[in-house]
Amino acid sequence: MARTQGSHSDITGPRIREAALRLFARQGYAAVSMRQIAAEVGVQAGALYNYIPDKQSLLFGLMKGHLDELLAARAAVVPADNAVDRLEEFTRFHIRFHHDRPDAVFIAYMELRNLTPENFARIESLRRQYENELEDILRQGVTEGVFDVPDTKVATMALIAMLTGVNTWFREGGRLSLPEVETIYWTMVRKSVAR
Amino acid sequence: MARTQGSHSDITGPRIREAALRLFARQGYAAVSMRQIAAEVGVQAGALYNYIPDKQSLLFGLMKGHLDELLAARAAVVPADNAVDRLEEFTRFHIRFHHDRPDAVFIAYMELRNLTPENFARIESLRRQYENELEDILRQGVTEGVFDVPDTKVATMALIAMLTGVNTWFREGGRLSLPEVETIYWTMVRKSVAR
DNA sequence: GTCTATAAGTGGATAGAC
DNA sequence: GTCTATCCACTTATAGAC
Repeated sequence: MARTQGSHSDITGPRIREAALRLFARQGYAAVSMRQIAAEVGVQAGALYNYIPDKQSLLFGLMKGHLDELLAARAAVVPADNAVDRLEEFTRFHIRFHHDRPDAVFIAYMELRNLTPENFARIESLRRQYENELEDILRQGVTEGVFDVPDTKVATMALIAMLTGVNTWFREGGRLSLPEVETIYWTMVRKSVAR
Repeated sequence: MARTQGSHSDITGPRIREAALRLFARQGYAAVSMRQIAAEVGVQAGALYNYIPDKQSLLFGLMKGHLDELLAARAAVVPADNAVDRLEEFTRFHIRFHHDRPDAVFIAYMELRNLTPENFARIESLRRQYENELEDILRQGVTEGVFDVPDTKVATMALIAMLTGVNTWFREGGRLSLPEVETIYWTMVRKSVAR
């Protein structure tokens, strides 16, 4: 990956972010050095500081980018008119979206404690926006009389944790395909909130 | 916490483990220095090496101790004779046990990547033993005809993730008591596997 | 069993040359 | 925009005094 001198402003920035994402996910933020990120990109450590003010901003940028992308993807969805269909769409979306970016998901959950308090608050606010859509779906279902949920806030946390857990065990090429896994989880989600 | 010289072999060992558990959970293994642990205990960094060979062994010992305790607690339970009661007992046990030791649970999930491959394999084997009991309960329920589960392996991972998630949001003194939370989760678990 | 001192190396971040 | 060189604080772990 070693390069000789030269200017590459338009490609080095994204490459720094990609390298940091991969390394932070595999080794953890605290265990990764700026020199290691630079080596992956093919520059010297000093060059990183043309793109980021410090290591903390690099971490925050990765987490914020991930959550912005998540919320943008939700904003692009046209909601079904009934709660059951909305919940199925949300379930399958969550599994697929998180499956497609395991490194970003891992970092967004594991490195929260390495954020400054201000950055932590901003990330948590974005995450809460996402969770609120699921709670909204559950409340709609209760109002429609198609769901029976003891507590919509608790059910939201329970379902999000269940769905995100797919990333901890699912591997491509195993016994089940991702659409099969989606269907199994949807069955369990549907029944858990059924009347 | 500063102390003057003296011998304290019988108390320093446990105090090192307690301090490391707390600090690793709050800041992460890689971000905590041996000096920091020593300062919490009230000794100099060099004294730690009378109790542990190195930092890695300290981490592994904490995780192994946690999982040994978990499996010992399960071994002490007399199983009910029907799958529904067994599953309710497992659900409430999991929530309570994990609630009682949030730092150990956090470390056991978050610091797996900081284990050497050999240590990682030993920890994963212990965790699988615990998960196997839940899958066994689900299979028993299917055999008895009281559960309808699309895939017992996937359902096991889904339910464990859901139950462990309680630790990420539940705080004592909030809107709900822990027994109330247990009951809400048991309702969702029961329905998700119901026939 | 704990201390002090130290070895040998790595950390994030900056300065100035090109 | 990237390089080399550097600052200095900090890292894990060990040696030997007490």
